[in-house]
Amino acid sequence: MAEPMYRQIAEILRGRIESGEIPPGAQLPTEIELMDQYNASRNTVRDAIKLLTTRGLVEARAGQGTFVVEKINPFVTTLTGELGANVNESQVYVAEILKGGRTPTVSEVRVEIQQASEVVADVLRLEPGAQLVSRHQQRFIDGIPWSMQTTFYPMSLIERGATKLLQATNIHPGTVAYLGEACGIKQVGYRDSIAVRTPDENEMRFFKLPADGRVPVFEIFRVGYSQDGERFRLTTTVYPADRNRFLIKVGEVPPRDVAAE
Amino acid sequence: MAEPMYRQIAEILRGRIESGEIPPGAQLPTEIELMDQYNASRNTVRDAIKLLTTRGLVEARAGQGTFVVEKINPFVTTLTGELGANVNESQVYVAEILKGGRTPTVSEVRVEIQQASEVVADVLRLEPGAQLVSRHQQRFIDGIPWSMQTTFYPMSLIERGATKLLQATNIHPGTVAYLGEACGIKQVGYRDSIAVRTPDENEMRFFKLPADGRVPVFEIFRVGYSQDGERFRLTTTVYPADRNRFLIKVGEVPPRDVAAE
DNA sequence: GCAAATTTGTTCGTATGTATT
DNA sequence: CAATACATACGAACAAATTTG
Repeated sequence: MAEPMYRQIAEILRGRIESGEIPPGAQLPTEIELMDQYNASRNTVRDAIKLLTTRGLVEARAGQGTFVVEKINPFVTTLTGELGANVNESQVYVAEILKGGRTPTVSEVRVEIQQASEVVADVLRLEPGAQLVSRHQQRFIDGIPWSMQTTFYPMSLIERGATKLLQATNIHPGTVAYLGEACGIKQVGYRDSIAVRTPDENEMRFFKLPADGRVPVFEIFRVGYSQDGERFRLTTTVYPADRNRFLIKVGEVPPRDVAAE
Repeated sequence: MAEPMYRQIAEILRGRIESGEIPPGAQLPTEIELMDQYNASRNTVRDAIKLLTTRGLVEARAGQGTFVVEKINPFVTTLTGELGANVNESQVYVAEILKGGRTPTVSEVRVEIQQASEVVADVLRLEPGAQLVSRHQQRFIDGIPWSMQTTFYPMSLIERGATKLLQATNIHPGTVAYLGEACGIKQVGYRDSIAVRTPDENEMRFFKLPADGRVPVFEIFRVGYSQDGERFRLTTTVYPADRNRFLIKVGEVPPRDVAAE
């Protein structure tokens, strides 16, 4: 009796799922049936199911039953892309998605003028409270919420001529290219920082994530560097961890063909 | 009454935590106290706390109380490193860690001969069931379990002269460099694939993760390519998501100084 | 080192609400 | 509307872990 009963039941069910006895998409026995099968109270059975839910193995639907979750064919994003001022990051990912036979869409751009928070000011080497332009966009693949992105630009870029940053529309052919034209800033490099955390309320709502916060999100910070070594933008993108994967290519890498690994 | 009571209580507690009223490391009111404060049964209070636990906000310790979790100063790993056969990936990360004033240690190497699973065979372009050498190692920082790594090499590399791959010790100055010497394979590129998933039992034990699986792990697949475009290794590394972060540098990026962002 | 007090963990029973078919 | 299945909520008892005296 080392292990509490609800964990034993969870383990047995996990075995039945992983062995394929209860395949993805199939319904588990109802709580009443499990009470009989394992001679436990309904609360204990529910504790077992909750454990499997937190682990992402099953999903309960009120009025229907509890079902084994089906693996999602993940969206793949390549983080080591082209640098040049001539390429739009948006275009790169759009091309990548279209290649996979999926359809990307994006929301309108929401532009705001903000004071730099401590974190943003620190990353962009500004005074806390410095004026910023933030451009926010939501992105979908096949209608499924895919990512939320916000880019912060120092207000000084506007003064240096990049007035279109204030436009609440997409900037063609790309914001990075536009900055090159408008004020001579060329992106010669960027640094990404990848972490995983639990979603906030906003993100849970947008991505339709379960309220218990069991699905984490990727948070990727991208800092862009100009030819002068200046940090001219900070882009933060959030992706739900249950349907995204990232690729990094270093050196000479043959093109990816199928859905390798 | 749109929101159930246990969520309302959880929301209130979240507010008290995020406002700083209950700072990181501090103890929440006991379950009995919360019963009084919010006029709910103990089970309802416990449901509220469970929600915050799944979200990673608090942590309950039997016999002590429930505490606000303290943020961990994360380990940072750079994924875009040096390629050359002259550099050991292990050395790179060791240097990076030492620079942060931390102490890395590694376990012995466990060497096994295995048949390629379907996934591994697919990635390395081998027949399923082909013979493989797997080299497994566990790594720690300041004594904390940090990552588990397994690298798979096609057995053909042994026949081509890389017999040291069978040695159950670290290969100096590095396995990639050794493959260059022993059979002329130079790594000209690699591809990483990053995903997040729930840990298996092994990983939960090694990383001392909570049994409910609320802390996910990063899983990074790295495929190495030789000068002939051959996929000569597959390295899979698993890191707990609650104490790791990854960096990617593209183009010209100034060196990182402090603990930026 | 032991015993008591405190606090969370597990398990049961029961009742009622809500979502779906 | 009825039946089914999960969701919420209360009460109660005992177990296990930890701290304190």
